[in-house]
Amino acid sequence: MAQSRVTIKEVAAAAGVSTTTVSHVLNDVPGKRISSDTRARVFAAADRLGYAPNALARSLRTQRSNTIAIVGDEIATTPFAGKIILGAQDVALRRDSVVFVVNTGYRRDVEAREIEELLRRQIDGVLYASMYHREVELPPALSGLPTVVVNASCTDERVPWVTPEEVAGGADAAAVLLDAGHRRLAFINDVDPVPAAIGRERGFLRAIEDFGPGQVDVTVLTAESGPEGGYHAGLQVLGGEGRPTGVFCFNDRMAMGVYRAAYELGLRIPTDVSIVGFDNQDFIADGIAPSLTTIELPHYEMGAWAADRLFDLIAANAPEGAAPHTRLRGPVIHRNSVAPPSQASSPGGWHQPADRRGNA
Amino acid sequence: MAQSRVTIKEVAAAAGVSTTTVSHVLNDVPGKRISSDTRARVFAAADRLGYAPNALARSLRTQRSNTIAIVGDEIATTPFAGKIILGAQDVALRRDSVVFVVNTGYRRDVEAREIEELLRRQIDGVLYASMYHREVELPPALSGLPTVVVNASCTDERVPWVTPEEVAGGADAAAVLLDAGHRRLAFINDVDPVPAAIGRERGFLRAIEDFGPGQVDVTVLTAESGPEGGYHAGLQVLGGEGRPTGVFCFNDRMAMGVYRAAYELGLRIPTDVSIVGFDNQDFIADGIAPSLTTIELPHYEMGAWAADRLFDLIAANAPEGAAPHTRLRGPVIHRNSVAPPSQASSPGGWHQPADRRGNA
DNA sequence: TTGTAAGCGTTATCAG
DNA sequence: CTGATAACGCTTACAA
Repeated sequence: MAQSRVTIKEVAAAAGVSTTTVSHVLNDVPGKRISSDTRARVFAAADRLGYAPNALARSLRTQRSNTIAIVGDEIATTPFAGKIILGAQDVALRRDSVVFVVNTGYRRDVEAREIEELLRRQIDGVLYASMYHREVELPPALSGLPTVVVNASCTDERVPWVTPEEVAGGADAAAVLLDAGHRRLAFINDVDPVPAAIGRERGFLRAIEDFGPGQVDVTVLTAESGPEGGYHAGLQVLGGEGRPTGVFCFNDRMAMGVYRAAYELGLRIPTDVSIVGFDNQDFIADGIAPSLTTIELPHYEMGAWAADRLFDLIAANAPEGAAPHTRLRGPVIHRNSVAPPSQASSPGGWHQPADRRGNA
Repeated sequence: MAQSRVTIKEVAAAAGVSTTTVSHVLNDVPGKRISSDTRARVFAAADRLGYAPNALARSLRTQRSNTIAIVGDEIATTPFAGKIILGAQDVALRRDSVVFVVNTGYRRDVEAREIEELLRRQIDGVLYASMYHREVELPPALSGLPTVVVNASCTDERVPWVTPEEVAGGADAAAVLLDAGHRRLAFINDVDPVPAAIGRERGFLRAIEDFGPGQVDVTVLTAESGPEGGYHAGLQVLGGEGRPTGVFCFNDRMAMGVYRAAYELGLRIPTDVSIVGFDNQDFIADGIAPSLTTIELPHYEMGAWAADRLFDLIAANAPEGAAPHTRLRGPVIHRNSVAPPSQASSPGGWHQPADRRGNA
């Protein structure tokens, strides 16, 4: 009941000045010279009454709501989305702003309805987020409103966007394996030719090439991007002769499947085969055994970067120059799935495949 | 730039009536009789101009913002939180409301700052969410504001809350195993005596008791609530004589560890041992092999229930009667980790433990 | 150095 | 049936 009760009028009365003066001192309006005496009285009164300006009234007057929204296709349903929100929220708070969150579930009608509601509330801008790295098209309702795209690029070249630096990520994965001494590598990529798949493969192969021509054996194969896909690809790539000693997986979930394949083939990780994942997905990368070395996706950073850029946009009412597009690099998370290739990693040294045990 | 541009004034002018009339017809104010002619003219004008009322102005006048907030300790960083948000958002949209999301990260200062910002914006109410089932104390700043606690109970008996129905969940888990024919069971519980641990154990044991005294062998042991804890407990409980044929795990992550233990002991799931998890955690329950039979937590439903209750509270300015507290039951998700106990599940039928293979 | 008054875009009261 | 007018709580020319 007792919400933002006390108003500027009451403060003014208590301090024995006009509301104008209260506004001036509380907002520290430049160019206004106010006696330190009244200034003190105002502060005292405001303090004593526990005054907090009504943001709606202020926004109505100033045409700035100090409110942004993050709208995404699955912004509330994926494990990564939370970190984008967090990054955005942290910078928003620094600007005394607060953030609406809208999950559209890929339904354009819901999206339209929600954006409508947001616009009525005079939000200052929007962070348009995608669950996975792709190219998005902004809904028409957003045109004219400061907008930054997160974890995706945008068909409209004028709007700023930020994505992970996939190529560098792929290169980092290669480096981890190469540094550990591996020379027979495989990359189990996503069958879908999404930007992440394309970028990671390019980076991975380029790093190998840069390492020295003919130095490294590399196989690239593709599969569905889940544990099941990883499992089958793992069976395939690890089951044959001249199997790789280091495997880079498109994501941690596929790596999970490769783990299973390795176990069933009687191969130990990392002794017999080293694995590198991608995403650093909670509960997976740190939950499977051995814990997975992987490349983290910079979700928090993307959220923060995008929010910063958004506030810039909001402040400078005019879009100045070309929209900045950025790719952020995630760190390598070193865990226990990578080791130097073992001496005995020739076929003769293999363990008995697990699925043969019963028949032995 | 072209935001919520057109105002009620312009509509009035276009329709040749006063703003009052426009407001009356657009809001369908009861008790006002307006000729269907002007009514039509107003609608037409509003339509043609694409008029959408400014929510801030309206809120300022009506003292209702049609805006709620969901503030939680880790509302943005856990895989479940998203579903709470989703449930809340869906019912909010039905009330033309939109939701702020605030993640406090357990920091009371951040919480206070954010709530301050929210109150200034005249939010109508708050969903106070916890990441895990516990008892929370509301921050003082929230007193007086309609509030519903989600996924936790509350020290203040006057505030409504909703939690999962842990006891029923435990009983459901027992039923799954019992129905499949298992008579030697184990429950690997969380060492922390949190409400979830207490409730699930009670339900599990009660169901077993109800099944018939002396009918079922049951062991309860505890461990850290992650994969590592599950692994060690799994080794312990599955490694000895008279091992259980059905294991219920406090959560899916622990079940993950038990899977690993089973594999290392040469036990197949579900042939040699059946496993039931809890949480139905994305990417785990459906990602491990075999996929895990588990009890789902009703996060979406809790979010939706809480939001519904919140809007009730907001509408009925006075708290009527005792605050309703509810426990919601999650469904059993049947997958592939449960089967009838095999005939040959005596020690003699075991496979060679995997960790002995190397020495064989 | 401070105050008056207009205005942000609505809705509510009351009169015509 | 319809329309002035005040008010919601604040900021900001402009005056004093």
